[in-house]
Amino acid sequence: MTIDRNPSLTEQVMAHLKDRIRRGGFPEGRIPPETELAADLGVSRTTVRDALSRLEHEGVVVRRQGSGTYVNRPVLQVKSRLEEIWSYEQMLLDHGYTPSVRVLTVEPGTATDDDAEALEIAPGAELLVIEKLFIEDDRPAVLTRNRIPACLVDGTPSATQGRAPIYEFLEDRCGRRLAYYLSDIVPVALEGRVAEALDAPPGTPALCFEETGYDTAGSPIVKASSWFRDDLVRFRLMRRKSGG
Amino acid sequence: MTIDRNPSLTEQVMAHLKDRIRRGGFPEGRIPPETELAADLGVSRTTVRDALSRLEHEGVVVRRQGSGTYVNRPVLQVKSRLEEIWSYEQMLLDHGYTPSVRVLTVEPGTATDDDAEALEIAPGAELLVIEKLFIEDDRPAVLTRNRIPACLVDGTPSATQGRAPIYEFLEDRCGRRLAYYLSDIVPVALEGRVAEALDAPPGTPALCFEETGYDTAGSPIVKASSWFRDDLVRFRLMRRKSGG
DNA sequence: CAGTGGTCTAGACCACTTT
DNA sequence: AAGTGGTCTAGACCACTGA
Repeated sequence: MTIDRNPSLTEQVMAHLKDRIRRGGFPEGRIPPETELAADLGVSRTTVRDALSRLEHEGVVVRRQGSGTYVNRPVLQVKSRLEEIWSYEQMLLDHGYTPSVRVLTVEPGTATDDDAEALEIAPGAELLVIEKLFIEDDRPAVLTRNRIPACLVDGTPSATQGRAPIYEFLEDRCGRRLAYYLSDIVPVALEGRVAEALDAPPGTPALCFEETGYDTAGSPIVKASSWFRDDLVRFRLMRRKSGG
Repeated sequence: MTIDRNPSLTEQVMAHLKDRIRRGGFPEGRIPPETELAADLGVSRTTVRDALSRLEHEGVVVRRQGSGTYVNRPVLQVKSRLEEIWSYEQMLLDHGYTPSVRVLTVEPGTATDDDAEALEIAPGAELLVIEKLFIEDDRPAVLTRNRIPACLVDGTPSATQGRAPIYEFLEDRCGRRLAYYLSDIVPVALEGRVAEALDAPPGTPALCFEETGYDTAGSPIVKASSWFRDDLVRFRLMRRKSGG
């Protein structure tokens, strides 16, 4: 038998367990002891524990010392994990939608003081502004507005190139890998062109993400604002005492 | 030298590193190699790695394979991590406030259909309803409304007992340990008695958490709604591609 | 190619839950 | 008392980065 190490053993164990959980392969919701899993799968207990830790962190299972490891039924309600949203297209797919993307604008702009501070550039510096609308079945669900320092962008992109997910754009056209976002969650009342684009009456309560994206070196490379139609996109989150 | 194992070695290493980061003990933001840390601290590399993994998950450090481990400066802006909020009093303390708590009501109520579904009880069943207001310097910041199935509650609590954090109340008066919440993040316009209690003009955009709390066995034990004054409490979050 | 983090092993002992 | 997850060790080898 060949041992394939990519994906890693830990990831293979995770996938195996997730699959078995999905198929209802653990009656009573009880997962076998770690030592048993290790023996069955032919890996060390450490590897099994690593996989279970990560599944616990995702909320898929719960571990109780001295008792056992159990499937966490309530968490199956969570469609997409807020901390792991990476592409709004993917998020809508997770919600069971079949979204389409419309690029509204790909055009130059100038940095406001806020932009400049977040992106660590000079106020008034040139930006590339990309606005996109994510549409589910004729109903606009998400509007995003990305601002990228012009000095990072290689050439002048076309609308077609703006269609790609922003992390892909940053990688292909700017040579930077997006590592993470810091996001403020802001409640707003939709107004003006945002309300119009989202086809919602002015004054509709909505969530807005105000966020800055950083590359692997910890430098800011993109500032984004996103507005969500609450009736189409609902964020759900697991909160817990501390990290395991 | 005595080796104290509580808190665990891993937690001690985490605390040590966090402290050193806070004091600016890593010029250039570069953290020493894992093997070096292990030797210096007299623990195994596994323990160091465990600590670093957890710090990375909290966003405190970034690891780059083949390169090194680095302090993650931007994340120092995050005051309280959304996924780990456990007590609103503590959250306000993290924001730099000195909050006080006012218990508005501790009284019986009956379950709506929504309550009943979330709490897995019969519609119309008896509840204990606790409303609390968290106040920062005369300005109300958070209003919470907790609903607990009456059958779980031991006796009829006084307002004084309602003052404790809800997880403490559940542990002391119901004998259940709160393990985690599933929370919906809902944008609203403040109206009626909620607006009044929060001393905000009707129509003010605000965030509302609609959440269900579960015990260690995965059974729902409390349903909570919380409203926040956006000008006093701002939620910030780190979003990232996947769990490490 | 030297140095770093990433993965994995086998085994020891501890703390807690359950019977 | 038996069984479970929790912590920790020492050591091996791999994958990637950067000079």
